[in-house]
Amino acid sequence: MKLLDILDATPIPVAYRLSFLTNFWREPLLRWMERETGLIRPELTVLICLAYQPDLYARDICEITEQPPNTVSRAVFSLVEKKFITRTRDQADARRQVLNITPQGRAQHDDLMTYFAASESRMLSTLNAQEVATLTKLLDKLARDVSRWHRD
Amino acid sequence: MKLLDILDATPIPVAYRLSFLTNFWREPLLRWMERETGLIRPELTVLICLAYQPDLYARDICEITEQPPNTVSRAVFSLVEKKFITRTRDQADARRQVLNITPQGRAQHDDLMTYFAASESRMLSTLNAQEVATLTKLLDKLARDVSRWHRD
DNA sequence: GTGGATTATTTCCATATGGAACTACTTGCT
DNA sequence: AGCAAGTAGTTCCATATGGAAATAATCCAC
Repeated sequence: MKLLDILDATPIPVAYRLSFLTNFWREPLLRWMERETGLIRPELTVLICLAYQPDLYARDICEITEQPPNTVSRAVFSLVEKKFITRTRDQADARRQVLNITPQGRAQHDDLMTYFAASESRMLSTLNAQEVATLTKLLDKLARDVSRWHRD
Repeated sequence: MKLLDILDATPIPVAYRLSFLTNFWREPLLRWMERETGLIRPELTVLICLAYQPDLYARDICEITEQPPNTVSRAVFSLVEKKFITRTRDQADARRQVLNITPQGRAQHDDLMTYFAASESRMLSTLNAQEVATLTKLLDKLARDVSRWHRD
């Protein structure tokens, strides 16, 4: 039996391929990240959110990423310890804590993204520019429609 | 901040979208499966392999799915207990055990696939038939090229 | 302004999963 | 035949992660 035979037989061709690519592209990369940097997945997620947008609450990150609050809480705690983000009580509402990325956090984030981008390029090099553009567009369409098809 | 803004900013547009779709499509579905059927992920993986191909060894499934042997071992044990697969010592080599799916296992697998397929359809309904075909083809191309870009 | 409902975050606990050591069996070499 | 090396599978252990209860602060109705 060959690895890829199942691709032809599955009743969920698109989803199966998405899953396949996630398993074989993302998972080893995240494993590598965990080994090399000590960052774990929820920490990366939080870092990505804060790299993109300052002054978020943990609550916001839960909504954005669909992660449970305890997972985000732990990640925030750990990232503060590592000095990759800062956490300060919100003046207006003392329940909340305003989160921000630090320069070190930004640097770590950017390093990882550079590495990930190189890895993505390697994966995509089978496709020409036109095909990559098409693929991006189609995936984008699905992603932006998330609120319609997403189920809890 | 809106959920989807980051999609425009990421340095890994394709991989980010793949990850996004996995997080928001596959994860809730697997959560649901775990709650409703008691099957967990490695068990589903094993079930899918054996639904496609009879007479596999645990070892084969490790290679096919890139899962560590202990994970597969546990899943096999649990699936045997649930009577979804059978396990018999190989005559030729007593280290090995031949695995096969049972009718109940097949039924469980098919039920799940039907449900997943409906969920996939819902996700894909934003796209027309032509677009789905294109997307499938492009994802397929990446998947089949896995041995070139895959890193351990 | 007081008490009950709501919201943000954390803590407690159970479990899924990976790494590495271990056991059992087989193969190949002499 | 006997032993070293290799292979299949399991067990032990550490840890990542989710669910739900607990804690802390705020908001709202009266």
